[in-house]
Amino acid sequence: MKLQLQIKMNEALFLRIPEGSELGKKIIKHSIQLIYKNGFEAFTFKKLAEDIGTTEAGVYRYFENKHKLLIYLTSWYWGWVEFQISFHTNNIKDPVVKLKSVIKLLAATIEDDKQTSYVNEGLLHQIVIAEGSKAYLTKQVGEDNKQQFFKPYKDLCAVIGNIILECSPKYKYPKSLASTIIEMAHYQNFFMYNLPSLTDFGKTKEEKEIIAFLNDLVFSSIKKG
Amino acid sequence: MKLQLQIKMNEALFLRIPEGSELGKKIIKHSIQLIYKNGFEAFTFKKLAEDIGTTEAGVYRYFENKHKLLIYLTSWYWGWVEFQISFHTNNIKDPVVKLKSVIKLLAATIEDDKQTSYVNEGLLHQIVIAEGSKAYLTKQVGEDNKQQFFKPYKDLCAVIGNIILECSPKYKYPKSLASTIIEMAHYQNFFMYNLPSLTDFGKTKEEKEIIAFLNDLVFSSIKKG
DNA sequence: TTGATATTGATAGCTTTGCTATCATAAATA
DNA sequence: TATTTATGATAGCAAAGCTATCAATATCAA
Repeated sequence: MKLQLQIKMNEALFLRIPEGSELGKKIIKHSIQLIYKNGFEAFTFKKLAEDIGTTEAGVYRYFENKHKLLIYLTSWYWGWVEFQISFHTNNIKDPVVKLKSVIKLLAATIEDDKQTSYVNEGLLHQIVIAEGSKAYLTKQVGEDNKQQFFKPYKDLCAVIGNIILECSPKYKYPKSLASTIIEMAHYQNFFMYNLPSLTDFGKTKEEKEIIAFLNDLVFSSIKKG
Repeated sequence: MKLQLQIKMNEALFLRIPEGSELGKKIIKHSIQLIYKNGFEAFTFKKLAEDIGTTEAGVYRYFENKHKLLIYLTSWYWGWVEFQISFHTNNIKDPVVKLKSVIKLLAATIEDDKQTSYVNEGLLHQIVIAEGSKAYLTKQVGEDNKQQFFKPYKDLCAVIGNIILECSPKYKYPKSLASTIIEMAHYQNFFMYNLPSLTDFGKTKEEKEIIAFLNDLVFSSIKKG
């Protein structure tokens, strides 16, 4: 039996369901490749269309603009991460062990899992590191938020916040600590490779060290309370 | 006597010294206002020129493109913050008190200081919160870094890292903790106002709480070591 | 005071990006 | 077989992003 992981997406993000057609899946697949390769600023629907072998108008039938596509991709990623977390921490009782495996999942490189043929999770992870915050660092963040575009991110943050509370019921900042873990798992990675003097891992460039840093940060914060 | 604070800027960021002419200062002043008002994506040199009362070509004589202008503004800001830190912690012996005042400086709203007529530090602070990371989250980050464009940010990070080491000489992650403080001082602010469920401050929207969170985070991490 | 130099204004023009519209064709479905 | 539905092909237009040119001032040095 072949299970296909399906992540429920906000319908206001697209005009036509990308998962529902070959062209739609190609749009997802090739946009991940192109944004990974050239960055979000240089990415255009024209180039994407050429890469796929369709026309610009063809892409516009699926997504209104590249901003919505970026939100789509990052949302998909956060949904996928939340699934990974629930999958990997399913049978773990100890919340401390759970939280450690969450940190590891967020900070470690992702191998392309073959369950989702048109999404390369490894590349998508890199995209979310380098471009993810551009999804919400905009003037439309308020309207986008009203349309629930950031629900997957917020859900993930809530899940992690709850694990933190399981570890330390009296800790005062579970949600802020959760968003700090998520953002820093990515930023320390970006800094390590691109602006290494902003980290302590510039020499070795080992993700293990980011994980150790985050574990130290998180558990010294929540233990004492 | 009137002292004019001058922040030394990387010369590769501009074509003509903005501080050196009326038009140049207007470019700085009005770009801060426009980016604050409409966001960096909607900001163009054409609109800036109209706002100032000059022409597009006039702006291009000072800055190659809006990306360099953004780096200029954020660099100026980091330089200014570093000055504020050295000014305010000048006579403080206790590194713990010093670190606390650094956190406060980073996380608290800034009053427009009148020493710099053409820079509104309050608006610039908001710009750095919402747009600052776009200065380095690009494909050119490597080249930009080679040209030392991020030196002010890195210098600030080093200063804070050293204060952390003064507090706790054996702490293993001074630079990563420093960049975490800087980024989170800004991100928690952005989240609090725009995506409040990612923080624990959505109800009160008080900067004091962000400061308390960061103090808790930082001092529980470095104390135990 | 004259001449050289630097700064700004005015205008033009060109490529790319971002987006919409229309029509024909092929494929799926009822 | 009729009819939706998805795609391809093409056109077109406004805005963004950038470069070039020439004239009018202002500044500074000889």
